[in-house]
Amino acid sequence: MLSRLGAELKQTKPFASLKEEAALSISRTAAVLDHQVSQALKAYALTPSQYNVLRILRGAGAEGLCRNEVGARLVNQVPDVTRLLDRMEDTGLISRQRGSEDRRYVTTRISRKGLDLVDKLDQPMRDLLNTLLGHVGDKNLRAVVDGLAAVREKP
Amino acid sequence: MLSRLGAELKQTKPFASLKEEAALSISRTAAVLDHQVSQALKAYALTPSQYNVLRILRGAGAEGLCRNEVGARLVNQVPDVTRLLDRMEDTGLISRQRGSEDRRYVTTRISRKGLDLVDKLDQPMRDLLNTLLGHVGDKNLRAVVDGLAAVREKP
DNA sequence: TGACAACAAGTGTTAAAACATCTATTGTGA
DNA sequence: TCACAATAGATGTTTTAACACTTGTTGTCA
Repeated sequence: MLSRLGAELKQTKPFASLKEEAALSISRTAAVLDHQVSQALKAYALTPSQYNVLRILRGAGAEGLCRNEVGARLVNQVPDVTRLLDRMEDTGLISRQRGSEDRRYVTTRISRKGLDLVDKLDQPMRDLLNTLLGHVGDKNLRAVVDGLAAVREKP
Repeated sequence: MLSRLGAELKQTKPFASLKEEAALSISRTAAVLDHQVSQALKAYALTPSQYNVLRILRGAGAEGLCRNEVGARLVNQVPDVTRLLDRMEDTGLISRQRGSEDRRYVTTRISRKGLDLVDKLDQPMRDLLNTLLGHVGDKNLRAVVDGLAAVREKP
């Protein structure tokens, strides 16, 4: 019998191993979810990474965070935080300020406009999550969360 | 107490919901795994999608598949299969042939070179999966696979 | 039978990802 | 104290992703 994912991909042969099936399941599921989120954010001219930055900076408050700290907290690492922040500064969602005591640092803060936007998005994103995951029981979700934490655990 | 993912992201507040934690866990785990796979394939000048195409076409055998069929079987959908195949044809991994009875279809087949390459990659990719997932028990992997299938299940 | 919908594939364009390299600033130890 | 490593960030370049649009071919039905 073919697995569910195997059927989705019209596979004729079963997976070579459970590890392979797990890796592909994870990748595919993430792509499906990320795409839905990305589509939803498009109406607000935001990418998922930009939305992530807004939430990080909202959490950081008035002190803001330096570039590397923002990058470290991103759910999905991006190899070019500078220009990600450049674009957000261009659209007025954040502001940046070169440090005065240590001039290497640049503090990034969320702007009024950015704060309003991310606040406004809370409810729609909650609704989207309910649409995407509402049919999955908590027990299942917990199993996924714990299982994936084990996957990311360094061996 | 903060969740494991929350700690990874240096979060100061717990997740707003289990759904949110699940969505971010899925996205992050996939990104981590995909990055490792991508790095491993770089030594062979392949992207993950290209590797996926090679496996799909190996499975299809001598009959090959048309462009849309290849696209439908990709683990991660790409919105430009034509140019993905263009590049692979340029590097000699596949060949394409316009259909003779229905001239709309273009049959894509794996080449000798592509077949040799994908065969050669079987063992290294198995090894990589063991490195990435070897520390996770089968029970956990099964829970992840089943839980993610439930997530992808349309409500 | 011929107008048109449906389908398969290809093309043009813009923005973003990925990677390497570079500049500026600060910390450190001989 | 001064050469140099380490750190923070920025920049240059190439390759893809993403989306909309176009072309060519076949099916269908008035």
